[in-house]
Amino acid sequence: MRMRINRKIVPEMNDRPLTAQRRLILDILREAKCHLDAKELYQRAIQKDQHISLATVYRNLRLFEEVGLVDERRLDEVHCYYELKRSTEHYHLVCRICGRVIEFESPMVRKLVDEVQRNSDFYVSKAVLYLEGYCRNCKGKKQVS
Amino acid sequence: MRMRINRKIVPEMNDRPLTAQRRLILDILREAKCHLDAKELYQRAIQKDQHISLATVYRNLRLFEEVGLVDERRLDEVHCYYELKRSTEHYHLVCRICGRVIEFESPMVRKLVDEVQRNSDFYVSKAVLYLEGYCRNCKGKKQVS
DNA sequence: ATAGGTGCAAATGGTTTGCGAAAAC
DNA sequence: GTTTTCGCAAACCATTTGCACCTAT
Repeated sequence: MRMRINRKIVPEMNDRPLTAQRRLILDILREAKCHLDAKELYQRAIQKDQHISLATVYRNLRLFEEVGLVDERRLDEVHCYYELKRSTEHYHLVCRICGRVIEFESPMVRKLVDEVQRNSDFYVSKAVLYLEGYCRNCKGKKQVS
Repeated sequence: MRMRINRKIVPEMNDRPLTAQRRLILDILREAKCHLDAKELYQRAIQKDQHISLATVYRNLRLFEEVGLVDERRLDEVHCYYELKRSTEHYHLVCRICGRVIEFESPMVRKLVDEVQRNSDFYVSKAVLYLEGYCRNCKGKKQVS
């Protein structure tokens, strides 16, 4: 009952074949403008392939992350969100009230990393950065606690 | 069988009492030079109070975080680490091989946040930042994959 | 008496894994 | 035939929660 589509060995994927499931997951990530968590990705996938399993989604997301095709981000302390890696690094700004996510990039991040590398004798391979706050619309609603 | 110690209402804690368990947890965090995860904190706590429960540890860590006494950091994608909040913000640099953690601070972070606030019309209340890489000793051991 | 904290055990929920079947070569 | 992937269900594990009891006021 599994999907049968010719697989091609893909060098970008550590010489692992591009199976139908993998192609489907990548397609969904490509279509999605935003980051998806594994469950939502699975929900969308199952509409095209009724037999794909959540385990396959997780396994392949992990693979994609390892080979550098996909970025995994933790935007809300609970689950991870996945998105296709792009040419320019970007980071996220999340509103604590409405959940709105804004992407931003800044050369400052590179500068910061360089500075830290110089001062610490570390080679920095990954910078995890996200900002939390209140967006334009929700600034006023900040709970007084 | 519970620990009985006079509780005092502590304004710093949202007018919640400083129970024996809370005092114990704070003491352990104070003694510990480094960040602890909940389980390790619990292991240390149980040596002083054989009946304290892991749930209490979690509940109070959450409370401490809410009132701003403690910082919660996710340093390894799996669990959270807790440490007493200090006067100056600092961030962490974690070695992917040996797990060594180096703390650093940089005015660059504040600059970055200011820049993002200006450009996005967001009020930024929290910056989550950590860097991953290879420390002096492990630089050479980077797996060739 | 009331309100809130605690201990215990069970539940939660995102993610991982063991295993047998299926695919590709 | 061998190797890898997949689907399914079960396991995992950090964290949370329901509930009865206890403590301080």
